[in-house]
Amino acid sequence: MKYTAIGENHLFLKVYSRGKKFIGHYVAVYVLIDYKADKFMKTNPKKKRINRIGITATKKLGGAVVRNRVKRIVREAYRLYDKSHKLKTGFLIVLKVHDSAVTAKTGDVYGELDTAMKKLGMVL
RNA sequence: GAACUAAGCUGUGCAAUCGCGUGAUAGUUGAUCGAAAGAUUUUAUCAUGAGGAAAGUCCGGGCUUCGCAGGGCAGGAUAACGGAUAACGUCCGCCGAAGGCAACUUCAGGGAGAGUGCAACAGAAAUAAACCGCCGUAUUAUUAAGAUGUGGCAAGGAUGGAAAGGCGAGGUAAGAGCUCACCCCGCGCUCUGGCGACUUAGCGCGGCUGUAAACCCUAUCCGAAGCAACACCCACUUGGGAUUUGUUUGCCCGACGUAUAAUCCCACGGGUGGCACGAACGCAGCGGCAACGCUGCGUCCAGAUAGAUGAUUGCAGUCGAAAAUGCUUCGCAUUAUCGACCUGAAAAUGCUCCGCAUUUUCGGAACACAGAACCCGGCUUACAGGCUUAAUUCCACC
RNA sequence: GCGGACGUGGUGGAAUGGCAGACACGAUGGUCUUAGGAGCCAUUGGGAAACCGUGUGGGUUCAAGUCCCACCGUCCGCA
Repeated sequence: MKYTAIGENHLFLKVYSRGKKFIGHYVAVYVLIDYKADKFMKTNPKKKRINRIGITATKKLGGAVVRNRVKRIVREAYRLYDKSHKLKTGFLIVLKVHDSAVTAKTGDVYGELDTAMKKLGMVL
């Protein structure tokens, strides 16, 4: 399944300022209701609401190799979680990567996503 | 065998499950839009998917646009010579200088006899000259040394990074390239060798501070901007600025056309192309000392757009740590044997240490540096470990 | 992608190629006060010394914070 990514900077800022958040050890999760979800639903041929996700890794973490690697790990953890659990749809989700996630494995991030999603009430 | 020098190669592999980008094929007994053509998306299968530096952006080029008739100035870059190349500040060869026993390495390596500037402190004096000093002479005084004035000199002293060649002889009142011999350095001419830088030998002239990575001079080269360039399509029409002549590449010469009240310029969204056949790669042969070039055959090898290679394991390799086992050099102890006046010879067993090999266990993503973004040629920087080739010096043996 | 600036004591920030650390803040000690503050005075880069010190490494120069080259880091501008 393909994931629609957030590209616009103003959306990131909106989610940071207004969204519900959970700060974890490896990642910080920000969630906000997507107002354009219905619009996307019309264009989407499957006629489904979808979550748009954005993963941020700052320059502090390291070079391009490290940043790409961390983003891959976080994306893989989200993919596995989305596959095994049923999540609410029609949201903007921003995952902010912390320093400790550089040496983390997918399983660690998966466990943290579990607690985060339950706390934020995203699990159906 | 050790040390050192130079050049080059490599940059974990295989398998399973889930997943991602791109391309091809198939499916409407997948979906949406559409009258249809078709478009978007999805599913399945197959193929394919980061580097030697992809990095830094330090040079050079292709490509594209700007207005390409042309010239100059400003600005920038380079600096022995010959070649390679699309081009270069790169590379190869060679010359000179410096370093190293040597292999070899390093060098912004033109001009200070065109001009201007600068050289702190010290020192008498810093690009010209006299503090102490040496010598002649006048005056004065005296036993004498001396003191003062005047003239000559640059040998000696002290300072400094640098004080106007070095050393010896002649010469002189004292001295001085003032003269001479030898040596050093620079320039010019002729000659030997070389395409050339340069070099060999000789003759003549000269003895000049350093600094051009200070300004500068000489020679050669460079129009500017960049794929967010640029072209096309769709949507939307809004905002900002300039001007009395206007436009054009920093400026000037020059060139060209336009308008008489409006004219001109700039900017903002999305998509497609640009964009993967190229100064391409591999192999072989030929030419060249080499950089490199030519010919033939074969191959098609990433094109993302918040940015695709990952995750979970298993096996193998490598690295590190720990343990066990085996082998071995040296050392120590014990025992027996042989020989002898004495030093001794040689074997077995045990212990210790070092090294090597094998096995087991463990490990921070253990296994570096690091991720294409229009494309090439270089340079520079980062890099765990492994491998290869060539050369030099030293040691040992034959 | 293009192109520009800056790294100096604990901090800010000076310094024509010529004795490195002006000046200010801070810190420490002294003075004054019953005590504290303010004021005044002194010290303040490291090291026992030699010497080493201007982000790092080279070079030019008699001499480099300054000039040149290559790196490292920080910050800014244009699109």
